[in-house]
Amino acid sequence: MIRLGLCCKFIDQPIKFRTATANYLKRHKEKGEDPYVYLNDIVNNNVDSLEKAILYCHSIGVGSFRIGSDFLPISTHPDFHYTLKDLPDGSKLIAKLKEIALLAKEKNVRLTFHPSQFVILNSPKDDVVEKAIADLEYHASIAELVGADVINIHGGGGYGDKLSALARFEENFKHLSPKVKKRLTVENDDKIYTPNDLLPLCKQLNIPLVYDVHHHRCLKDILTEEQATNAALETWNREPLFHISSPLYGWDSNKTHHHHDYIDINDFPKFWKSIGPFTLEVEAKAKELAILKFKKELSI
DNA sequence: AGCGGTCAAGTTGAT
DNA sequence: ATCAACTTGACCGCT
Repeated sequence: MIRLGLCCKFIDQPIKFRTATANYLKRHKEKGEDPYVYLNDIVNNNVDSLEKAILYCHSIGVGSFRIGSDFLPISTHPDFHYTLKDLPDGSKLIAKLKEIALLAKEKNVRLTFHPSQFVILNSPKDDVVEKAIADLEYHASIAELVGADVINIHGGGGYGDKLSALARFEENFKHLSPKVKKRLTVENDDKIYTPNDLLPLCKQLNIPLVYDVHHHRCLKDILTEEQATNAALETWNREPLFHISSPLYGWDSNKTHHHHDYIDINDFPKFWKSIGPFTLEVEAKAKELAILKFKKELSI
């Protein structure tokens, strides 16, 4: 049994998540307007959209939804940082998110997060790490409310010495709150950290590996796809989570990491059909259209 | 309505 | 040196 996951947004469905820029908020504020009133509108919209997203995913047999990092836009920006309770509708929004957690549970839609590329826990720069921690804590506060069990990040930079960079990841992990720690996962990327690089970190910290088979094909290591899959499965103390995508220009191109609008069924590792229940996030630009086509071709 | 310029942030590698 | 890529183009402001 494979639970398919939709990432962040929709192509055809009228479900929109809004965002804001710090520059606009600044100009807004200079005109004497309250930026938090503006943000309040956006967050109200996003909370409503999350409910619609869960209901829609459930209606098409998609069992997981990744919430975009701009769910509360600008919330960790130095000039405008805020949390839900700082917004005019704060209490209402918190109550609504708790209802959404129950809805997701009832509809069996798993919720996840994937913080942005700027969240780097292993940087040699203290300020970068501090910002990463703040961002992870922001994600965890929403995750706690809506019942999301995954906050997935990459290993970070290599800095010419991956071993000491990973040691820094381990050290900085200690500074995270329990609510981040119990949700944090790491994913192999297409440039620096392979599954084989990350497995020792996962074992050391007791955190799961999100196995991205596309990235593994872009950046290989000594592990076969079967070995990486099995090793990743062992790191999970809950339903495992994997990623799939297809290369935009094909596997012969020199730019294999670009994502295609759809999933080529041949990119799905056949042996994944016979492993236990897991979540498979589909990273395809055509979103729900791609997932519907993929689901049909997989006959699940 | 359509379009061009802009957007907070880190790191890497292609050009 | 510049810039695209990454989980994601969306948004404002002008015509």
